[in-house]
Amino acid sequence: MSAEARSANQARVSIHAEDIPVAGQEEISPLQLEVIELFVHAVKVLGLPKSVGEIYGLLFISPEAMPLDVIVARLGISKGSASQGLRFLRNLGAVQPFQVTDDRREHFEAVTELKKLAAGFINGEINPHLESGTQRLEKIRKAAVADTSENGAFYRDRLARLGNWRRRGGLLLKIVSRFLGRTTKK
Amino acid sequence: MSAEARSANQARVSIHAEDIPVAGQEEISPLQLEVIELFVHAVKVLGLPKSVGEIYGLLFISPEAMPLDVIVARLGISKGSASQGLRFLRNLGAVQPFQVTDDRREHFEAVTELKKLAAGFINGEINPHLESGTQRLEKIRKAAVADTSENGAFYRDRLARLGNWRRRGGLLLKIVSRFLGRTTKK
DNA sequence: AAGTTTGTTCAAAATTTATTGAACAGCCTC
DNA sequence: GAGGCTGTTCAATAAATTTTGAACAAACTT
Repeated sequence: MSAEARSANQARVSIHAEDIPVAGQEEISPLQLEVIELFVHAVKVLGLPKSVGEIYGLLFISPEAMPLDVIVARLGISKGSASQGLRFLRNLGAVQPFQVTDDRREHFEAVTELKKLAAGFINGEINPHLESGTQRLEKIRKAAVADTSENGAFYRDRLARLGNWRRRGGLLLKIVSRFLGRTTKK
Repeated sequence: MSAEARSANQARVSIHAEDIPVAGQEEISPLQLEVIELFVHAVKVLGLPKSVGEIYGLLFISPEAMPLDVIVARLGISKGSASQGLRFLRNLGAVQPFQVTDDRREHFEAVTELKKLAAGFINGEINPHLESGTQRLEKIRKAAVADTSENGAFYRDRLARLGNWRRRGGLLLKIVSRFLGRTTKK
């Protein structure tokens, strides 16, 4: 994969010998690559795009923070992907942006506390769905109380069960947060 | 959506007036439709195809069990989708097949105990990924102990953190199972 | 054993989702 | 204020996933 990786998508600044890696523009090591692939698999399981896994993985396994254009160069992905991926990760709190003196570019580092990652994912990805689901369910329930067909009682029973699931799901998220929040005991 | 739904995909048995609903082939009610849509959303969040949500939703909100061809007719999906979706749900334990006397067709009913559903999902969808991830991680770790570059120590630190995540993830799954297994207390 | 019913498989088509890259906006510098 | 960075947006394209439906297999019926 990633055949001709370093295709900067700005107009090039007139340099010959264009395929010799620019000094200071390190390549990712084989070990880093494996870790990145590990993250790509993981985010796929969570239903997120590959690029998000690549970006987070790169930052996770890189000793120095880096700005968008370096991420683009190292991973060989487009500026668009990198920008969107970073926005997503920032919104989730999985990545910390900050300024470096004498550099206008925003630099990023991976947030590596499991608690923070889980909290961000729960708030950003799970809770919104849970809440919209809760609303939908409430609407259906209202319709069901008026249902006098022979199935009405059955429907109400099933909807009650669904409500029960939702309640337990909510409780579970709290338990998960609490568990992940504590600093390894037992 | 679902414009001309009931297109049986076997050779038709020569009946005229072909668009009048066959007696005994009930349509899904508006309430049922809403519940099915709720499930479609839910399974999307879990990263599963729409058809799986439709099938499980239909069975969940139907008072009687039903065989594959009825599912196909009611939902207006293809036999192929229904077959694959049912296999998936059966493998997860989300659906119970059984025989009805005087009917050669296998009938299905929804399994509605949250504990069973969660256990099936954890075993079928989460654990395999966790395990393959664990193996990958172990391999990378072995490579890292041999790494004498200036980054070696950093890599080992990060890999240790990953190992910690994985351990806590495993514990968490057990906690989840235990929590969902008990019959509503507190 | 010829035909029917039930259900599976899998290549092709349709749909959904992610990625690219050109256009552009804002900000800084000279 | 012209020009260079830095980063965002979004329509077009590419890639991945899901669905379809025809072919088939197995099991039953007559």
